[in-house]
Amino acid sequence: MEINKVTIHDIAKALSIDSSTISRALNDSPRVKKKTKDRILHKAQEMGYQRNLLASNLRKNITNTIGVVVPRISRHFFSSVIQGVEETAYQAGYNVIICQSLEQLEREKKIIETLMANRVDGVLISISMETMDYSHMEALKNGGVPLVFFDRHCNIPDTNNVLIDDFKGGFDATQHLIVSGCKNIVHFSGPQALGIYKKRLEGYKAALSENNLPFREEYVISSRLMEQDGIENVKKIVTDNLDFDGIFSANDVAAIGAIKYLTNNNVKIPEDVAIVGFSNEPISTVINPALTTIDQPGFEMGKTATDLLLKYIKNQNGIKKSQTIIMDSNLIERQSSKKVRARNI
Amino acid sequence: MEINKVTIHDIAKALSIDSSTISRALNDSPRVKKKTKDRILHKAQEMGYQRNLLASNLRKNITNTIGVVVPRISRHFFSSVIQGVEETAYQAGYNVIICQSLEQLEREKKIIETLMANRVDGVLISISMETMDYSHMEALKNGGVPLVFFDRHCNIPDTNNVLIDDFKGGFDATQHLIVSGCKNIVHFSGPQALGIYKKRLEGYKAALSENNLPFREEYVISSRLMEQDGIENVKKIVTDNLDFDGIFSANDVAAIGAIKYLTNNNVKIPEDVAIVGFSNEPISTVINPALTTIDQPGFEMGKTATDLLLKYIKNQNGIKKSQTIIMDSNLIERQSSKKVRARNI
DNA sequence: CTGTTAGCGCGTTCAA
DNA sequence: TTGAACGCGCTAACAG
Repeated sequence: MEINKVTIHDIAKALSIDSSTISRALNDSPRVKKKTKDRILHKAQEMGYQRNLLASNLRKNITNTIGVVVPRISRHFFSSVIQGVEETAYQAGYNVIICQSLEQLEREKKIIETLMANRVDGVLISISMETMDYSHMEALKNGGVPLVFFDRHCNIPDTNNVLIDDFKGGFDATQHLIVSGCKNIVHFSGPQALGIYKKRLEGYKAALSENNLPFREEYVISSRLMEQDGIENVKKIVTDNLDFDGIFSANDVAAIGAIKYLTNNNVKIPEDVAIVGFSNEPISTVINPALTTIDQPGFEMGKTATDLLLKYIKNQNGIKKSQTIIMDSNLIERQSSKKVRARNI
Repeated sequence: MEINKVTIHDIAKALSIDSSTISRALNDSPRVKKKTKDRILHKAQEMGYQRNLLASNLRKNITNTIGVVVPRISRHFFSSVIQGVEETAYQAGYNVIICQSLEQLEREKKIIETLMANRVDGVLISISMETMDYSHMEALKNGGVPLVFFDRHCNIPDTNNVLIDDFKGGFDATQHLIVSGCKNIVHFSGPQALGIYKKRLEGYKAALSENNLPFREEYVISSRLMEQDGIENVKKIVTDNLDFDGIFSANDVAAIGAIKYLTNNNVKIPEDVAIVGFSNEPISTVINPALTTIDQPGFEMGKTATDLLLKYIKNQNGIKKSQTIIMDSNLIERQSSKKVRARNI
């Protein structure tokens, strides 16, 4: 019931050995005789000693901890990234602090501040949709904290990024819809301040152009890509009587909203409207097995980003000042997507 | 580019004021003249001072941080709990460390160890499916760390818990199926070492009994309730030619697996097989709007559990040694569940 | 209101 | 191989 207050000094006193030796023993230093070490470790165990990492980290000026900041942990893509981060970090002896910005800039700033105050050794981040001012990122850089962006990155010079090829993804998605017979493809886009959404839109445009299809402003709808946005978006184009037979959604959540709305209104997918979304969310295939996705390899991105970050933290030689890694993201056709839309055959 | 090394002493030197005054000013103590405080804050900003929480916490022997341990952050129930925890904690000036055990006892133990080493002020936890030895929980208690279990709790004396009425939930779920016309109800259960699954099973039995329906061992299938388990479970009873018209799943994930399998095999839900699952997962209603759920109020549980924990941390008077709070969890019928199964009318 | 002094618990010099 | 002493950065106690 009593608060644990056993320190190395308590062990030292109990054993009539100096605390510095206790410290060395607990850190498995080779400079302590095996016999003494055993005695100390045994006694520590017996007294219920718990190392105080605060003190240890303060002294060493290193925390062996990295922070990872995502918009929402509940989004499958992000939680799979976190999985990859944890696996790689733990293996390397690092702890991970998970933080979610909830897409709010204010929270993101606060998080960065807290991480810095807690002296994390490095930070992995995918920025919020509200993030357009990068002062907190600059603060991190100025603080000398190694930093790696993944997926949603910042437009600032000399940064490390782990990304997918968003232009190609947008192109592939659109191309797939076109090949499936779609001629009027709506694009659900995100905030243009985020490079990933800009690139996906560019890919969309390029695919249209390559297939001699017109680009029409009214076929691009920007939103924050929440499920409700997907619902509203599709509701709007339906009530506007916009002629459409395909949707390329910049994420899966909005695509799910669209599927939900369309299904409730007896629109068949993919027969009436084909849909492609960026995602690595297995659940979306349950909702509608016809949902083709541009697969974002979250787990691998997490591992890759962490590897990169750890290199910078350990200041390993031979690494560049800054670098960007582009990962593969393949278009995955699901089960029923073979049933190409009838009216276009 | 240089690592931030500005300390209160640097500010003190720059201003020819003692560092203790700097400290007081930065903590907004009323015992510093407004004028001086402004000068200090300004200078701190200018020099890019970043408080070192490690040192501060070490000195104060308080971290203003609570740890929350869940099996998986990607499970909607748990991430909604975390939402509630964060909201309440932040409001009270506390930080939150999120940890996931991934249902592994070893990881859970390691996490508790790390949290203790980092001197968190308290811990909220929902234990893993593997957790049957409670030594790490005892260690926490012995360390004097306030502890609150939510949902998946431990069978040890004098603990604080925030739970739902699992017996009632199991009863209601089964009763609902019976009222809908089901006579042969399968129950997907979890590890019986966890009280919640035991209680849900008891509720199931009680409802059967009250309706003069037989309890049959072969209608209860225990698993770890992953999506794949749901698939395997239902596959097994189908190939076994077990006669069933209803499923009560102890969680939503397994229910989703079952829905997936059944739908792929042209079994109509709820017309052929009605399903009820414990859940607060909105996505499940998208997958099949007919899925009735026993709603687990994750967000509220998170808030309640945090409130309770903070009371213990602050050692507020008038609180009991230990207590258990039972929260309401209502059965929620979805859209199409009104279409009661035809063949039973 | 501000300065002085003394640690929080640990790890790392430098001696012995 | 071990001990003595110092300091990481900060805050609390006591003066003044």
